[in-house]
Amino acid sequence: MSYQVQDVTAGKPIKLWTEGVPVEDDARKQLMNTAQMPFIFRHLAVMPDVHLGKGSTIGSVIPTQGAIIPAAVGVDIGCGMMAARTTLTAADLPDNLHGLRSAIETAVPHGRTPPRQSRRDKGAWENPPEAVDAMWASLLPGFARITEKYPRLKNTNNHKHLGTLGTGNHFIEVCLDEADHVWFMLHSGSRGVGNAIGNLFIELAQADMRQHIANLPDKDLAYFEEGSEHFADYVDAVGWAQDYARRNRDVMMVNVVAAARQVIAKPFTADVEAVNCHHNYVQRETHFGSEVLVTRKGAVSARKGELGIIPGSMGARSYIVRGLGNEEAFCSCSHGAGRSMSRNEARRRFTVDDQIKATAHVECRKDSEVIDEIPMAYKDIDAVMHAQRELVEVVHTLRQVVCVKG
DNA sequence: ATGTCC
Repeated sequence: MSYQVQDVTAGKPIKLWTEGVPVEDDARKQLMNTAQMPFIFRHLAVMPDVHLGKGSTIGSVIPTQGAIIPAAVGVDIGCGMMAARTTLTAADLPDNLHGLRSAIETAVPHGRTPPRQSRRDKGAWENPPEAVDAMWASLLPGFARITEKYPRLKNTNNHKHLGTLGTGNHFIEVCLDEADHVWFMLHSGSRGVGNAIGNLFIELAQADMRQHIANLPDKDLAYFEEGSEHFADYVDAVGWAQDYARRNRDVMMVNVVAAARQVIAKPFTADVEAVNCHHNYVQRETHFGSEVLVTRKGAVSARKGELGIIPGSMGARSYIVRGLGNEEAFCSCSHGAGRSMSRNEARRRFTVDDQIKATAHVECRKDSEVIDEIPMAYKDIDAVMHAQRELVEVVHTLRQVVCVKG
């Protein structure tokens, strides 16, 4: 067995797949808070990229019965990864990759695309292409159902954010696998509208519980009880936002491939071994013979044979993995390497020169605004992969050659 | 992460 069990007074046990990886005391304390919630099913499962989050810990799997915690999913509902293997190899790429990066940056609006009309439109389409209109039309019936009851959600970037990257940690990469096959990989979520849905229901949960909220270990553990009106509405809205996030990644991948075709002479296809997985979401699943709501906050589903994506930091390796269906981990794995220091600490400790050296082999931004993404601010990905060897096996090892940061 | 009556 490659996991440790920590017993919690007046709570469910915590099972940690963190062998050889440091777990901060603040993250441990937060896990113990969550483990005390009476509706946790069996135990919490902790992934090796665990670190402190808002309300509950990033890199954890929170199975519940009869209740749901909206702040555990958080505001970037449906955030996740998509990767597609192409029929290209490294030799088909141009010698200078700057043109490929520019083509991708033009094809996909991102955080640094200038605001269109107001700052609120940052990173949005000015005029969404037809494929985005068609995708939005397929999402609209669900959105109309939600906004009929929660009209304030209409006033969000929804249609104009579909197929756009966002900012911060969201990125698009061109990678090479162990056989020099070219892959496209991207990381994004449900953008403005998912954020608004997350925030709305986090507020509603706290308002619904205002009489008892002082009894919770943390106000961000406020929950909806199954059978209540807001529980049903949240399950509906969070599921819709997760669909939006998945389709957001689908649209971007199509546009990344189209951009690449503009600068790569050789014809190619890109749907070989496509993977599209959430790592910030909740859904109903069956575990140990019972129906359970499984919240994965910075964790990926890893049922037996299921493909997933574990990205390393900028300049480190990333992995396409196959689930081993480890039931004790509720069939899950980590969603990345995990930070080893805060963004602020990384900015204090490293310089632009350090970032240039650490990303010498990658065509990417190397300015002061991305120092917090420097590889040294992340845990050792080899240790993280070793700690979860009973959760997933590696199918492909990818190294980045181009990285577009939002 | 997003949006900006913080």
